[in-house]
Amino acid sequence: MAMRARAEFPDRRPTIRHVAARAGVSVGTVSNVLNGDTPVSDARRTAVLDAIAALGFQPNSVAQSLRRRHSRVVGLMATGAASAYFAALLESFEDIAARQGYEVMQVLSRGDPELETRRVGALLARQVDGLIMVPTQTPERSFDLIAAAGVPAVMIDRAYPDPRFDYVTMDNDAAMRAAVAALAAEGHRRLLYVVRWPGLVTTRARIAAFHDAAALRGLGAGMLARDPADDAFAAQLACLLQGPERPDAIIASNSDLALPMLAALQALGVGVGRDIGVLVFDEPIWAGVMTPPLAVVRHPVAAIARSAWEILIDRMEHGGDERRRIVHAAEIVMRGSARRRRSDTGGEAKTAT
Amino acid sequence: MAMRARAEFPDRRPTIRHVAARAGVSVGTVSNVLNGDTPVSDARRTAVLDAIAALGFQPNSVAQSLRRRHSRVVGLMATGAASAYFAALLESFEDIAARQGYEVMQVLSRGDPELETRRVGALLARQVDGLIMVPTQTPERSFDLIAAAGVPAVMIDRAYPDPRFDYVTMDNDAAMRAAVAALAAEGHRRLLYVVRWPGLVTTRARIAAFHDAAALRGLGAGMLARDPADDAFAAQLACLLQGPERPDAIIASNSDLALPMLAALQALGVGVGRDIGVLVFDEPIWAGVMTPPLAVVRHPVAAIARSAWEILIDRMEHGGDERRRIVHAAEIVMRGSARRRRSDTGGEAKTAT
DNA sequence: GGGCTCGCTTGAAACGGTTCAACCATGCTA
DNA sequence: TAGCATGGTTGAACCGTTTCAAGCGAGCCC
Repeated sequence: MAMRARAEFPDRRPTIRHVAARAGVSVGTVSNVLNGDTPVSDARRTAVLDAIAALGFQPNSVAQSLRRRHSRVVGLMATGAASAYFAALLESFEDIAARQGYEVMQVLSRGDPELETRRVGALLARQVDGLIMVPTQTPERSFDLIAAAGVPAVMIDRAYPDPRFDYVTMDNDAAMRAAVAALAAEGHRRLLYVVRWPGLVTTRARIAAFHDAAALRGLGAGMLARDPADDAFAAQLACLLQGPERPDAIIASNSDLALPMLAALQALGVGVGRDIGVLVFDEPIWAGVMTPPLAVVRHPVAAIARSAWEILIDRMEHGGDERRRIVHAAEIVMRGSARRRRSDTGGEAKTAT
Repeated sequence: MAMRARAEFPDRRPTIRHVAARAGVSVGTVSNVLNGDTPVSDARRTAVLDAIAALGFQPNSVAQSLRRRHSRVVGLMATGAASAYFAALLESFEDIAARQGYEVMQVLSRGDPELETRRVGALLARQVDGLIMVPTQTPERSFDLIAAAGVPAVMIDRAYPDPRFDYVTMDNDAAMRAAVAALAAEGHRRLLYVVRWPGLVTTRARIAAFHDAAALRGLGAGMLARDPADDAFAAQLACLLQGPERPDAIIASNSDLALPMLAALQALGVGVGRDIGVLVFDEPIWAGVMTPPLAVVRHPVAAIARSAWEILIDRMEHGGDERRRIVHAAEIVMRGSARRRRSDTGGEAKTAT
């Protein structure tokens, strides 16, 4: 049958006109049976349906998009796909979108604002109906583009204060305070916060909360901001760990950072959960299999994806106009890596922030 | 300026006709300066360019696609995004595609053939120029759809013998033989192969190679095929490990399986790299931070992505016609988890298959 | 029987670009 | 001076849909 169609319309897929011709009706009628709004007599309807089946006709969505003036494609702009966090995000979106008849087009900025505006431009040119985006550190030009095109957009994860868009993020301030509290409860007195991108708004909020919470409790608070891929990283970490103000617990700002950091610790012969406590932001899938298991502050990624989609679909389909700002709570999962002594490796304790 | 454009064309982005009017030329001329094929006088060219800048005009790609009869969008059909393997794949593709002016539209089948054909249909309706796909176990209907549409496609990872498409995969047979050899060299005598999806072509190749290689060396070869999310999994694993033919090394068929398996082992109190050797297919990012570090057979994902793209672009742009089949070698990375005795946790040995 | 409504059908005009035949000055050649 | 190639320019047709005004026949009411 497929062969049949190819033979009849060499090198071209059948169009609505072929269907109309074969069914002996006008193109308008075919469109009507396809879209089911205007009534069509049963005789013609079945004739059309038969022709469609015989030809293997499938409507061309790009023509539809052009005429209908919307594409049912949403753009997803992330900074990278490899991290477990973004992969989970993409997966959530693809699922929800597919169920509602949308396609998702994913593009990556790799954290580069210039690349970001280029890729956003491409998405806009493709007439996406909406945009979900994890902004880079300086997203102004991209924001202007989006606003000029008048495309609904919701920003996730990093909330820059821009009144033109919706935001859904996690509560970084509360999460960090809870993290500090949990560590303090465990008996840790001197904390070190290791961060990869100190300039990110999310990170800035965490840094502020970290120092504030530590001060409130009279804990020591140090910080190391450095690319772990950098050679100097391990050296600086070693230096801090052997210095006079030796920290007894480390908070890592995300799971991508955690991996090289743990490697460095291992190379230094510093035992996690024995010589030092470790708590990391995000929940990498491998957190549970480590020995000792890794304590984490669990990023509410599924909830964020769901809220972002809800807001976007509302704006796309009903054109809501007030801007929303949603904040989800993270959850501290205490495990062996953050304990004061090596004692246990087992059970976990949870605390909602 | 953005505001300006919005005001002049309320609720509508500027089109090529607006540009033409403003520059005092015909639409054909605007198109010519945009596409640079036909010569345009300098005076008009700058007039057009000025108008474009003033209006913030950007060509509508869906109109372009309709007229040009190609979209410069490629579809990427995977079975899931969460696994490190697919995330890496997506990231590689997005990078290469963006550089060459393509957009990628990703859809997920979740391993379900029915969902796969629906999603492939959506991609085809959107007039993708090409398709890169990790097929499900029974992809026939999807294959027919793709072939009928006449869209170039390259299948990766799982090579079903279908002459209509190109394939790029890893050499599962050689990889498994090398794995068995490496384990044997380490002194292991009874091997257990734990697999999640025994029906996959890739897995079938591995299973055959596993039994064959073990037999050739006179090693014991057992197999456990079971969903690790299933309760029975841990019980069956325990049973095998305590039985009379107690294996002294396990090969896990992929990293998603490895995680729950390691957890089960831990719960059983069986020490990895001490009581039992473990080697896993794929290289999860966390392989290095485990104690002991995880021995893996490294999946050549970047190489696969690159080859697949090369083939696809060739077919899309030059319409090559002979089908190709590319096989990349995996690499065994020996580490502590697969050692016979707990001895070392450090250095790694590599063996190309 | 005339006028209406009602259900169905049609054909043409968009949508926003690209492409191409035709045209128009020039300047060059014979 | 006619003939002709050449560089620029234009306008209309086209891509494959949807949408909508207009038409049409049948049935109904007065």
